[in-house]
Amino acid sequence: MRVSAKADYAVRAAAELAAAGDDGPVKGERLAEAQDIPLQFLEHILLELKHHGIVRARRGAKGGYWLARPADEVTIAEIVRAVEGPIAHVQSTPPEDIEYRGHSEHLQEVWIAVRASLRTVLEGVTLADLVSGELPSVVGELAASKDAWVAR
Amino acid sequence: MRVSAKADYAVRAAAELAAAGDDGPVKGERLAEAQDIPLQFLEHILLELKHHGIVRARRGAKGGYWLARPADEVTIAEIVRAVEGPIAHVQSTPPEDIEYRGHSEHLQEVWIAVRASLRTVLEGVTLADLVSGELPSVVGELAASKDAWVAR
DNA sequence: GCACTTCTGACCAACAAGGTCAGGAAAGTC
DNA sequence: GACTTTCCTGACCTTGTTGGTCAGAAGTGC
Repeated sequence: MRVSAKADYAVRAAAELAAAGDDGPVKGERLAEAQDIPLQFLEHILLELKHHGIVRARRGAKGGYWLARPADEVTIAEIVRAVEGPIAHVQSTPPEDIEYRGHSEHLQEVWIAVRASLRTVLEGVTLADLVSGELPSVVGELAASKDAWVAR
Repeated sequence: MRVSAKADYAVRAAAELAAAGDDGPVKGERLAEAQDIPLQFLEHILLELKHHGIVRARRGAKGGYWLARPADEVTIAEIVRAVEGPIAHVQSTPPEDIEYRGHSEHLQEVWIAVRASLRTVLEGVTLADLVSGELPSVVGELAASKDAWVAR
């Protein structure tokens, strides 16, 4: 139930690419500096994003990375899935495939609801939203509550 | 962003205890059988739940486990936290403590929203809800959508 | 004293997390 | 064609987590 460093890094790098827009490719080194991410680790992450068709790249002088699609068509969910795999799997299998018996029968619905609520947030926010700071109202309201900021 | 076997097992065992109510202590062996959980592994989990004050136990003949509090006062969130630690930490630190720079500034709000949405579901459902199948309306609605049941 | 059941720590194999290192392969420049 | 730049790839490494098992100690009821 935690967010890995890899996923956090991936989204941050992607945000930086979204902000760069069409100003030519951005070097890995610049992304690493801008977001304070270990360069070699970041390169592996960017490669994964490339394999998933989220990012494109060119080598050599004047080379670098850029988004494969417009920033308002790339959601955070996509990026997280690319580096972490499916969201909210239980025991490494999707919740709809698990069979519960006895008195835990309705637990399946709970895990489904967990996944649905995660999707609402992660699929609702695009890189364009993230960079502009104009989050969808559902997400903005969740983050606006004072209560959401206290540890528990 | 996944639910561990341990957390799943813990909730299932707790549900079984909730269903047993005041009918005396339930043996670990019976819980293990009812929910098809490896006994020795389950005993470690139950011990953790005991340390967190969620469950109580007695040894010897006529011994077993029972809930420390009424089933409608124990939330799924508590159980998950007991065995998995804090919910939705990023890079093992709470999202409110991370400092984001550059164009990823608003990512913090996104992770806060992720945590808030998880809390809504997990803190909203008690063991009594789970056993009766009468989930809170927010959770029920999330799980009711056809879309929530398809993989992505 | 004995059967029963929880409690506890040690151990274990496999895998993930979070990286580092070394070199290969394109792309552009001179 | 040589050289530089930058991405691409695989190998490796340390530490911790996951999902368990094993053996025995210790409390409880009869």
